[in-house]
Amino acid sequence: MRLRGSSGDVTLNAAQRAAVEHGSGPLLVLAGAGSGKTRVLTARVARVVDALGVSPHRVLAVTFTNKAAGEMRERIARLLGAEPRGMWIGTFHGIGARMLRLHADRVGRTAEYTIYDEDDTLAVVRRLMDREKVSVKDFAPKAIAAAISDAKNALVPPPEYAQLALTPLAKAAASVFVAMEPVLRAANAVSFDDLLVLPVQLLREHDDLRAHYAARFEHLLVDEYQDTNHAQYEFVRLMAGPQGNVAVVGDDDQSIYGWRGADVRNILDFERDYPGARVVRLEENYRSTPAILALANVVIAQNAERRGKTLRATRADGETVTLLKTLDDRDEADAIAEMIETRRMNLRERPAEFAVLYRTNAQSRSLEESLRRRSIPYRLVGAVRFYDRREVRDLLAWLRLSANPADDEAFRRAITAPRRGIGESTVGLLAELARAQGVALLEMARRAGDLEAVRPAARQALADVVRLADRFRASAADASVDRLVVEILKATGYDEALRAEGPEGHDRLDNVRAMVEGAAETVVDDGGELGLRPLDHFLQQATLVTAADQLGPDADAVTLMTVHTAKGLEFPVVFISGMEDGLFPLARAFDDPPMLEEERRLLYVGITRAERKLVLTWAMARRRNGELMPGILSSFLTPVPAAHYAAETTAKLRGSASAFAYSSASVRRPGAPVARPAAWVPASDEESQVAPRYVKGARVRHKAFGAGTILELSGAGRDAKITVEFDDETVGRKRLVVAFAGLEREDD
DNA sequence: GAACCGACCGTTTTT
DNA sequence: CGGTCGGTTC
Repeated sequence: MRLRGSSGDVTLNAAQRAAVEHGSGPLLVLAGAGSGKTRVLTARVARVVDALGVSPHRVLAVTFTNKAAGEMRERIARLLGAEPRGMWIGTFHGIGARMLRLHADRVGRTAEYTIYDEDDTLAVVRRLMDREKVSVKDFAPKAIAAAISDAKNALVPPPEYAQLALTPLAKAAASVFVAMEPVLRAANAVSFDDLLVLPVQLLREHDDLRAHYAARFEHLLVDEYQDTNHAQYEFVRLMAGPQGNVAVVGDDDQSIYGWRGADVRNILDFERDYPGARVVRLEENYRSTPAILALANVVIAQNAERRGKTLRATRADGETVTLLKTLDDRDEADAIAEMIETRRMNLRERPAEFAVLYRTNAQSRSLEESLRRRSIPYRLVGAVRFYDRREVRDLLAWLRLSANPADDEAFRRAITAPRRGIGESTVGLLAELARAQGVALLEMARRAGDLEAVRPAARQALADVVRLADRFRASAADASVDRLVVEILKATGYDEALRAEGPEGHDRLDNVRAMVEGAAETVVDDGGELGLRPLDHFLQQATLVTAADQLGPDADAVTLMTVHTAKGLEFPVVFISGMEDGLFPLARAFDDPPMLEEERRLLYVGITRAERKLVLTWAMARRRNGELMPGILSSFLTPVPAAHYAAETTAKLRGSASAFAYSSASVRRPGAPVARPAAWVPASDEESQVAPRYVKGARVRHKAFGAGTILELSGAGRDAKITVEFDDETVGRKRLVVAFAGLEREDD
């Protein structure tokens, strides 16, 4: 099959063609890694528009990242030979945000509402914990925020959640959750999750909207369907309406966001949810060599919960997969850097052809050091988002306050950028009064002019803030965003404050300049129909960009990132580092089979990123929290037959003392007390199967705290933690790491 | 009110 | 080891 477009001709295999040419009714495309699903998705959209004559206006395509959305838009434009005007292509969050702008009044907001990011939401949670008398000592604010987020993604409203709450944590979260909604509404703000929840609420509660959207969007397409959560699932169902022209593409083997509420059942149960659905499997892989695919298939075959699918290679054979055993994390990083260097020299591979993947962001540090030492250019994706930098957030706070005067979180931040003598006590007083009078902080600051309780100096400072905010708000109406940022820098004295900080402030000023440039490039692309200001677009984009979105084709550099952010990408040469039990898979997945399977899928995602060469590395010891911990090969790899890879060791490891001596003796910090044998909890899967030494209710003795009773156990192996209620009331309850606590059984 | 310092803490992945 | 939080000091 061919579609027009000078450079956009597409050839398809039989299965791909079946998916593209499927007419109306639900369609599920089970697309293995590298099987050309983006090609199918874009070709299908092009065909719907081109051959079936459907207006682009009637097509809705949802992706996981902004980058994927951008690519899809571009490829569709190429296939059609024209920009698909009126088509909605975006992420769930982006499309939700857009719907909310259009119908903000129905959820108690205005079109200029602010999207609170994770930090803003966490700050709200902290404040509400304080108000609701939930101690941050009993529950981590993050845990409360996560519980609320889970509830939202499951579409459980606050009152219902409060009723269902059984555990102490859930009860605490419920009181914060219930108090949170009015706070967000008053600030004309929504949380990240609300971008999914509120559109669903709109569709459920307003017949006219549901009818409108179901009628408008004749065709829906959803990418990465395996990663949808309940709210997203419901959104798709409601938008599709009764005709159900939904085409979803996904791969249950690549479902890696369960921890964020994604529900694999959405893809497993598609045919049940959309009766009469056509299912197409794409199993021909165009990306990787047979050796890489063979390993991927062996690894994923260990999972029980899957639809079952085997990737078939179409590429010719290539290099073998390497499994490299290293001494420690430094040796591992050095070996990777050296291999990159060697391949650059001998095979003329460019830095951009390499990616180094890892399970946790913390692993990037040693890799960066080794690459830098060898002057190999690299780019680190995702660790610190540009928009999370202090100086950028400070300026964003002023921009947000200009766009939405009710944004209390922005107010709290703006008044400190730069510092102007308004402290906690003043803001606390202001917040109390604002709540009593039912107004925003900025409005309360306006009224603070004649407040006796506020010190004259603070009163003056507040007046300054109000004056500045009013001025910026006026400018925001017509000035471009970059000009507004420059005005803010000057008028608030923030640039001067940064200059006064010395060399560090200089770096920050560079970032500020980059932000001004970025703001200058903000275009109101398809926002014309929404009648939004460039400022609102810029702010929304600033909070919705993600790590993967920052990836430009710009620099010729080695890419460093987590396996999660690598999803959807591909590289000629891929390293996956840290293949050890406790790290990949993470220790906390050991005793949780579904979690362990998700970890394995994550490894599968990592392996299938590689086009022609894959190197897996692991270290016999690794620094964790400053302490050297022994490691063993990941139990994901031990069942893999040796024929699937070439096992190698680094020169440094070969030159060192025997592995056993290294891992058992020199691992301890010099000078640290020699732990008793019992304290060294085995790290291996096998060894942790032995009967647990500690059980709930058992009596134990601690050197310093005395005797006590075990209340709770968590984690496994080296990460095992234990909560003990000590008899001595001045000691009370303690949470200890078993490996280091030096506990004894009292009856021993 | 804000800067500074030391103790502690905790460690996954991110739209 | 690195970042955050709480207390102390100016």
